Amino acid sequence: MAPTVCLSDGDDEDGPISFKRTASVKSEQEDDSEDEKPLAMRTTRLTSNASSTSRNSIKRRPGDSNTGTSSPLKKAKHSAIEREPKAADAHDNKIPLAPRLTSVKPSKTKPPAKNATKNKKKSPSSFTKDSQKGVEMKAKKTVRNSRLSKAMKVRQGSGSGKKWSTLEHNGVMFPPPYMPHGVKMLYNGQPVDLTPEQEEVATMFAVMRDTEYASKETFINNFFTDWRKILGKTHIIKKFELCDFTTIYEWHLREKENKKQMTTEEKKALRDEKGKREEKYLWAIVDGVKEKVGNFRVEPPGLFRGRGEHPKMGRLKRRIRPNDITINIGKGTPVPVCPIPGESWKEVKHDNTVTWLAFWNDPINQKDFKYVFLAASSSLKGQSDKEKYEKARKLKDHIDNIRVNYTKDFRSKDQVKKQIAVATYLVDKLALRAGNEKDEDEADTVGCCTLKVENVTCLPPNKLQFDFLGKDSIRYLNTVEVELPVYEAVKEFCAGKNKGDNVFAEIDTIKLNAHLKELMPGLTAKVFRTYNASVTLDAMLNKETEDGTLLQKISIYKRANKEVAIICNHQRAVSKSHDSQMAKLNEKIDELKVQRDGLKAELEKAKKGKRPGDDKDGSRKKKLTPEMLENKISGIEAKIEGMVITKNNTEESKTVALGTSKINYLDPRITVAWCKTHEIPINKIFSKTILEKFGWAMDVGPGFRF
DNA sequence: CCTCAGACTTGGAACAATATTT
DNA sequence: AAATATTGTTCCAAGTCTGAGG
Repeated sequence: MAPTVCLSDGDDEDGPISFKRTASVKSEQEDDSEDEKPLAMRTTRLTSNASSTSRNSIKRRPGDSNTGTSSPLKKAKHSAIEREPKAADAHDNKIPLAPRLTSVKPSKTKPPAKNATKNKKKSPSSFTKDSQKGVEMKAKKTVRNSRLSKAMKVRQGSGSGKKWSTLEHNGVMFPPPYMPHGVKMLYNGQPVDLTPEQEEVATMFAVMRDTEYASKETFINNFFTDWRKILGKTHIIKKFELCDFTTIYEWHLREKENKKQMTTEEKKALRDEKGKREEKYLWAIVDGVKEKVGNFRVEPPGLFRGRGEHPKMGRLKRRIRPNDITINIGKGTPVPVCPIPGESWKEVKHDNTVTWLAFWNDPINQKDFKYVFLAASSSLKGQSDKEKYEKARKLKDHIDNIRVNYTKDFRSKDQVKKQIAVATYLVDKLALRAGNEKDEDEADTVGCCTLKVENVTCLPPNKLQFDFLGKDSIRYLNTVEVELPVYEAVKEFCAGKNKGDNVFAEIDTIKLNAHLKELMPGLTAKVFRTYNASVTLDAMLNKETEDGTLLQKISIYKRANKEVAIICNHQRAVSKSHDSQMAKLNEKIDELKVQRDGLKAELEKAKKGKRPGDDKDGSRKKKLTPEMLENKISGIEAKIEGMVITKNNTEESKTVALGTSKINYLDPRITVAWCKTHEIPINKIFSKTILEKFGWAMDVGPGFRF
């Protein structure tokens, strides 16, 4: 192995690195057997202790309330030493063996083609009842074979992109009108009168008092500017500094408290009522099949909560009215009635080349749209999800070639080629996002193609340190050893430029993707993320799962999941209870240690002669033989060890978010197959909703490999 | 090409529901 | 039973990528 990419130092097991990839990125050759492994790895990121500097700092949104953890960029995770699985807590669930996976009915992979198919089988769970409910009667040709049919359609789109033939739904639901509370805020110490509209906006702000937004200058300015438009030029309120929203804030707290105090029945009544109101909006009928609608609730007005340093944070997101909304519905099907009397939809379309049911323009950014789509459990979404994974799997067949290809171009004379090669390498190896250009009026974040000179530091002899804010202003901090030509190339790209200049000045995502498409049809940068994630999960699960208890197996899954999350840089804010949680663990550990030491002392005594029988203390407590004591001690020691492991895991995972990869990057079939093979009830891994979303993957055989 | 409207996926936090502890 | 901790769900912001039209 020669120049390997990863430098993980030795170790194999808990080494800092996730994957020691031996395979090729480097020079081509290599045994192929290895190539399935993702290149991704984080060197320093996971490296030892020093790491406190390393990957941490989560950039929190200003919004998060919790007073606690105030420090936004607090320390965060440290190294990530992978520790053994160790089942931490113990709730032993009884182990229902037998994977009931199989039971799930056939996934409906219906081709989008024309006409409905007749399967009504719904995803895994429950609502069979609803779905059956007669919706649909049209029998049509059922084209199976989704994989193929899909591919073709996408590729050449004979019928172009027809997404459905018939579409029925009831439109969208509007939030209730504003109910004025009449609580007067103070201006310059005096109560002020506000119209309901003015009060509404004041309340939006007042209520955010304990979020970080409330103290951000941009937020305040934007809010105040928009609010003053509503107050009018002549209103007494002129200066933000003289505003005191406390009264309204306190009213809000009281409301919250009241709500909490409601009895269970009251709450239930409320829920039922809500359910009743929403009922009709919950479902759409697509090609005769009843499907859940994703987000039929129109977003209520509020103050925009942009993430990171968003220039528009605090702006008023005005109320959306029917007249803002465009409805998409099957031709000939009844148009949803506009729920607000006297008003009407902006437009009604019958476009079956798209999947949205409705949309409106984002009031903050006129050019953006807010769509109402079907839920993730719908077959339309399921199908494209499946296609996404199939495409990622296809990448397996091309990856060797792609790597050879870009490796060759590392030294290309053609600057564009060279930059594309290096960018592709980063996308492949680090699973970076493509990095589209962004507008001035958005938070300043970057991805691969938009990396700035200041985001990359060359550390001789051949390491690169990345430090930038990516999507959602989440910080990406990672130091990686790269192939020498890459290192040299990056150095050259940065030479003589300013901090804020693009590293890849010659390329953008369009060019990058255009190039990728030449290497494999349909290939784009994001496919590498999916590929990387799924390949990693598949490899880890298959390599590491051995016989063990259910808990142990689940722990292995979590570990693999976590590995993927780290590769994708999926982070979360540390929970406000984290510290106390740690403290509690430490306490318990100390307690055990005390116990252990006590026993040790006793053991000494016991060994020193005294036989179990004799001793002055006539106490009833029976003496233990040395062996018994030793047993006890080792028992406690094992316990301690277990707790230390949990503690370390907790600490190491406090900034890692597992959900995102589970939902978006890991081919569910890997999980399903693994569960079947190892007799793990799938619901130990997938929650109900996610199970519904992955209905299409449930009947895969235990032999499935990504 | 390039722009830019458009459509759809991905993302973390807020919030709600449950489970566990006190 | 109340208080907490944990897990699951919803919300809506922020990405990616495509395609039409110049």
